[in-house]
Amino acid sequence: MTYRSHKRTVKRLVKRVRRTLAQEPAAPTGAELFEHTLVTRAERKQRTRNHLLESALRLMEEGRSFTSLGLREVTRAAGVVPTSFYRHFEDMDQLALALVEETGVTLRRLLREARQAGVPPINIIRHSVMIYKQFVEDHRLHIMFMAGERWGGSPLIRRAIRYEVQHFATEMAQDLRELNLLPALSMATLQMICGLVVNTMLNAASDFLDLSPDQPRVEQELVENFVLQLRVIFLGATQWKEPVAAKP
Amino acid sequence: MTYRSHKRTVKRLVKRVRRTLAQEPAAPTGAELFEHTLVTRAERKQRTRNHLLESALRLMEEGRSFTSLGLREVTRAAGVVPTSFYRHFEDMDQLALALVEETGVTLRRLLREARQAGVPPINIIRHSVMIYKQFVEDHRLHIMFMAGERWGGSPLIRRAIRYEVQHFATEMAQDLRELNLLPALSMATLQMICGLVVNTMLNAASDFLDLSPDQPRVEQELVENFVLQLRVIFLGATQWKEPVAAKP
DNA sequence: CCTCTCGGTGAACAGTTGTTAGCCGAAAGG
DNA sequence: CCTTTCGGCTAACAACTGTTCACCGAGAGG
Repeated sequence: MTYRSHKRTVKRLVKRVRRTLAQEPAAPTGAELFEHTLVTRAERKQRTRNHLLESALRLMEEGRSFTSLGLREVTRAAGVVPTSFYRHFEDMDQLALALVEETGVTLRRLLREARQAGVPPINIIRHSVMIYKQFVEDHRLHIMFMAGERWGGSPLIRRAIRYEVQHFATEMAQDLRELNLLPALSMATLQMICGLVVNTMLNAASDFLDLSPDQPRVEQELVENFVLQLRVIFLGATQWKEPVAAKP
Repeated sequence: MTYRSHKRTVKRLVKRVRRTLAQEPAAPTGAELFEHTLVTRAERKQRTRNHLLESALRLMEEGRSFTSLGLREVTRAAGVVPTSFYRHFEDMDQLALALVEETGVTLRRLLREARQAGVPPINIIRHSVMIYKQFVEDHRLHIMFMAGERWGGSPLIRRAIRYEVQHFATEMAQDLRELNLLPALSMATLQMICGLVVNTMLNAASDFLDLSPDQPRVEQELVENFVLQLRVIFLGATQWKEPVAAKP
């Protein structure tokens, strides 16, 4: 509308004149401090969106749960005004869903890398555990979020996480099938076993992450325990006999 | 002090007179509605303390996490004024600790009952699973709290829960030892395996409790999966060979 | 019987929360 | 060049939070 446009232009000019007269150099607001390098609008938007996600994760670093975070708290940590939040997410739940998806991508990457590396020559389980441990440490915030909200968050978040975890287990089962380890097992059984393995992995991850940052003694014990548990599971798996179907 | 006493007595009388004149029968306040039967002060105190604990649990019933509960919210649900909270707990964290302990007692009861019942004649695992499932349903609020705050709550709460869970696993290991199932295994190995079993139990419990209240199909699948997973673990356990010590 | 104890209460506090409505100005685009 | 878009902003809102202080009155206890 021409009227509104006119009005706005006028107001704008008024403000500019005021500033010029008063010599204020238009104090920089939060977001302007970063992002001098980025130019296109889309890039900037993506940037602050990431800031929000990242800030939420970082706030959980000291052992707080996502559910206990407030919208304002997150925007504050992201260096953005509360109302800007709504430009990116409808809700804190929606932000959580975005985080779940990010984590899902991360998890898939773990599997993909494992696939490419192939079966390690000796001591498969211990080797895998070390890789996994490294992975958990590299993505501690995401894993922490996943493990923490798995049973804690809102039903919506729980559902999303459950889906992601199941997906992960399925993919793992397929890998095992293709690598032809455990050839005697049906796909359903593989799936069941991978579910068990994934749960054990997540529990171990939570244990790792709860550790105070340098306690190599306890850490060593946790790793050892984790290795042994996986050994028990896979030992059981190799000995497994598929039950015969009741009737044709 | 005589002075204060006097002052208070006067005020009290004033109020009583006012009430009498105005014919108000001193509207009953929250707590008075129950507890007509209890007499001693200690009993009443214990009673509202329980109300607080119970209310906290009940608020979590619809999938909310304990961490997201407010002090006022709990007192409101308990039919008590917010300030009364401090007569019983210093903190929401302290209330949580009380809940953890309650749950611990409950868990120990589960083991004790299992012990008294002895080893079921046939199909040990499936039998135990059914008992466990019943138990989880009977104490769903406590179990929900435990499983939910296990990784979600404040560090303090997490610690307490971890301790309780470990204790449970240890006791379970001792039972297995005494029943002389798995006689080939060392105590340390038994402990490790029980840790795995307990984790699996808690995961299964969370799955049960997340189920919408009547979905017998999925529920059946969950139970089946749970049974199979335990079978894998115990199959692995029976086949386990203790590693020979490196050096004397 | 009088006094003290103590679990309950009401009123008030400063602070924080999620959300709305509207303004601003650089980038996008004709 | 002028207009539109839109991601940031300010200001304000009612609602709610945890915590304090003093008060009350039934029960405990001499």
